[in-house]
Amino acid sequence: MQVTVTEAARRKQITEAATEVIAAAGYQRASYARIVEHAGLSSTRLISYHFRDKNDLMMAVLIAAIGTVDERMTARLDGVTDRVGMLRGYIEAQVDLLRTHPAQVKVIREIAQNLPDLAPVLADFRVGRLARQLTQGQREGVFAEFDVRVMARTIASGIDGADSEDYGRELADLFIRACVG
Amino acid sequence: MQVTVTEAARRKQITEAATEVIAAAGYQRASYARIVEHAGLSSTRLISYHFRDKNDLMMAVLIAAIGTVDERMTARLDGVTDRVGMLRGYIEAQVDLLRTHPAQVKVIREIAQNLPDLAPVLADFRVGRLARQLTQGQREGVFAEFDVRVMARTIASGIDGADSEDYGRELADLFIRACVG
Amino acid sequence: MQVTVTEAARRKQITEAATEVIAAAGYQRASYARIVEHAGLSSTRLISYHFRDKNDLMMAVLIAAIGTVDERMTARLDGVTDRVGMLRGYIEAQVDLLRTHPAQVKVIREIAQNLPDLAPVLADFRVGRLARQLTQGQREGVFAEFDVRVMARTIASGIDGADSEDYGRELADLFIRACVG
Amino acid sequence: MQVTVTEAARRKQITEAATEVIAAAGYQRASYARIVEHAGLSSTRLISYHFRDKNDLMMAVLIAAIGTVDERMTARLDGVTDRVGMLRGYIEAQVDLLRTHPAQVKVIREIAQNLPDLAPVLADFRVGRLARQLTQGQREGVFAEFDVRVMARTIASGIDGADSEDYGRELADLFIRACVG
DNA sequence: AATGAATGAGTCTTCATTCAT
DNA sequence: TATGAATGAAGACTCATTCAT
Repeated sequence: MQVTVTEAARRKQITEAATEVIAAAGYQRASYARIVEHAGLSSTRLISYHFRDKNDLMMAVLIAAIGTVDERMTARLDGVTDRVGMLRGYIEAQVDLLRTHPAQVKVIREIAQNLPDLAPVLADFRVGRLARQLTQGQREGVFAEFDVRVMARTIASGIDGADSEDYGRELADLFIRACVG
Repeated sequence: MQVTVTEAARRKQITEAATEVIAAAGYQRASYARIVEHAGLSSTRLISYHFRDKNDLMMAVLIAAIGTVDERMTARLDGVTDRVGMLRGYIEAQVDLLRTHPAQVKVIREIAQNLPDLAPVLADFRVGRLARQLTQGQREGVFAEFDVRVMARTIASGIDGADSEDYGRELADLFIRACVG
Repeated sequence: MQVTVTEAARRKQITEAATEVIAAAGYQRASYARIVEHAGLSSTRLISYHFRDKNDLMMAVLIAAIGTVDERMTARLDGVTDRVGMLRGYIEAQVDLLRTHPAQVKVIREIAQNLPDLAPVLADFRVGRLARQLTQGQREGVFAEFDVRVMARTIASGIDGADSEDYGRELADLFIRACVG
Repeated sequence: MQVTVTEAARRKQITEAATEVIAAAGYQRASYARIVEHAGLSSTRLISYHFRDKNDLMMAVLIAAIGTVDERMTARLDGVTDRVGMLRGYIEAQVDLLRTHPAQVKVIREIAQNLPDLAPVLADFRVGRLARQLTQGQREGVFAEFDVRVMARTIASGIDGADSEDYGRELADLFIRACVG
C-alpha cells in the first residue's frame, strides 16, 4: 500500500520524527532505522529519497529547531527596553524553553556537539542577540565595563545547566550582579 | 614478531592512546580499531586482553584523567586561604588546564556526556571542591548570599567555554563581582 | 552484480540453507557465514536484512521443519482408527521421516537442545498427538494401565535412536507389547 | 604468587572444574576461560600446560565420568543373578545416577552429542552391559524373542528422559512387560 | 513520489592456542 | 611446574547508502 503525500509534508514528518529521536536518544543513536520506526515509515529509503544524505537531514532538523526557539525568544522579549529587565527576561525565557520545548533545545545542543563545523554559527545564534543587548547596556551606562563576549558566552553556558524555574531566577540574580557590578 | 612488556606498561600505553583518540575524535568514534592504530599495536585483541570490556577501558581512562586534573588543581590551590584569591586561582587554574592538559579535560567531558550514569559522580568532582570554598566564604561574610549550587555549576560551565588566559582572567573578574556582590 | 528476488523467495532460500547447515553441522556451528556460503549468497548482511536477528531466523527454520513433519504425520495417520494399528503406524512413520526428511528431524532436535526455553513446546509437539491416542486406547480397554506421559516420552526418545525400517518395525513390536501388556 | 602442586592433582582439579562447567553450561560454552574462572586458576595457560589441547582435556573429563558411573553401576548390580530383577535394578540404578551424579551423567551426554566420533564407543559403554544381560535372559528363556540391540538402545534412551524415582519405576515396569512379553 | 531489496564497512567480544621466560 | 603476555580468526549485528523499478 503506497501512501503519497506532498514533498513538504513528508519532509516535515521526517524532521519532526528525527527531532524527537535525537532528543530522546542523542545524535549518535539517531539512525535512519530508529527514525523510521519512530515515524512509522515503510523503510529508510524514504529518508534517502527526501534528503540528500544524513547531513542534509540534520541541517533541516537544526533549522527547524532554531526557527522555533528564535520565534519564542522574539515573542518573549519584544518591546522590552529596560536593560536589566531584558537580561532577566532573556535568562528566564531561555530556562523556560527547556521546559516548553525540550526537544528543540536538546537538538540544538546535540548537533552543536556532534558537528563541530557548525559550532561558530550556532555560537553566534546563541550569543548574538544577547551580546548586542549587553553592548547597548554598557553604552547607556547601565552595565559596568566587562568583556561582552565572555559575559554572553558565560550566560549562555550557565543557562544550559538550569533545571528549574527557581534555578533560572537565581541565575538571573547572579548575572545581574555580575553585569551591573 | 611478538613484543612483550609488563601488564602495567601496556595498560598505560593503551589508556594514553585511548585518551588521545577520545580527545581528538570524541567518545563515540573512539573505537578499538582507532585506538590500536593510534598506539601502533598489533591488533584490537590486545585491548580485549588487558581490559575486561570497553567500559572497563573507559573507566581506566577516566580515572587517569581525573587523577591528573585533581593533582594539578591541588598543587595550584594548596595553601591559598584568601577566599577571593582562591576563587580567582580556581578559575584561572582550570582555564590553564585547558591549555596544559587538553586531552584530560576533554576526556572527562566526553565520558560525562556519553555515560549518563556517571554524571552525578563527575558533577561532584567538578563542583564539590568549589562549592565547599564558596560556602566557607559565605560563612566568613566575604561572599554575599546566593545559591552555592547554582553558582558553582555556573562557574564550572563558564570555564568550559574559555579559550585563553585573558578569557580566564575576565571570567574570574566576572564571578568575583557575582560572588562578592 | 545485484540480484533481486522477492522477500518471500529470499526468506525461503535462507531458511532452507540454514536447515541444511544445522542438520549437517549442528546448531552451534550454524553461523551466518556458513549459511551464506551454503546458499551462495553475497554476504551475511543479506540474512540480517531479511531476519531481525539470529533467533528470528531459527524460529523460521523451526516453524518450517515442524510444518513439514506435522503434514507428513497427518497424511500418514489420517483415517487410522485401530489403536494398535495407529501405534505401529505412528512409530514406523516417525522412523520413516528420519530417512525421507532427515534435515527437518535433525533441526527440530538441535533447536530443542540448544534453546531450552522451547523445550516444553517442542516436547508437546513431539508427544502430544501420541499421548492422546494412548489415553484413548486405555479408555477403550485396548491398552493396559500405564503412565501415558512416561510411555509417550519413551516412545519418542526410542524413535530418535532408530536408523532403519527394520529398526522401526522392531520398535513397534516392542512398544505394542509394552502397551497391550 | 606461584602455587605448585603435583601434575596428577592439578589435572584432577582441572578435569573436575571442567566437568562442573560442562554440566552447568553445556559442552559448547565450556571455554577455557569459564573453566579457569570456576576452578580459581591463574590463567588459561595452566590448562594448555597440562593438556595437549581441548580434545585431550575432554577425553580426560569423559574417562573420569565414565569411570565414576561404571563403578556405581557395578556396585549396584554386583551379585544380582535374577534376570528380571537385574533389568529393574539396571533401570532404577541408572535413573538414580541422574540424582546422585548429575554432572557425570550430563557430561557423558554432552560429549557424546558434540563429539560424534565418540558415538560408537559411548554407545557400547551405555548399552553393552545391558545387551549382554538381555541375551543371557533370552537364552534362559526368561525373556521373549526380540532384537537385543534395539531393546538395549531403547532402554538407554528411555532412561535419559527420566526425571524422578517414580519415573524410573514406571520405566522398569514398561520394559519388563516389553521383555518378558 | 515511493518502494523493496541489497550491500561493504565497521562495531565489540570470545575463542583456543602459542611465544618466551 | 607455572606464568604473563600476545594473537588471528570468527562470532552476530548496525550503519548509511545505492540499485533497480
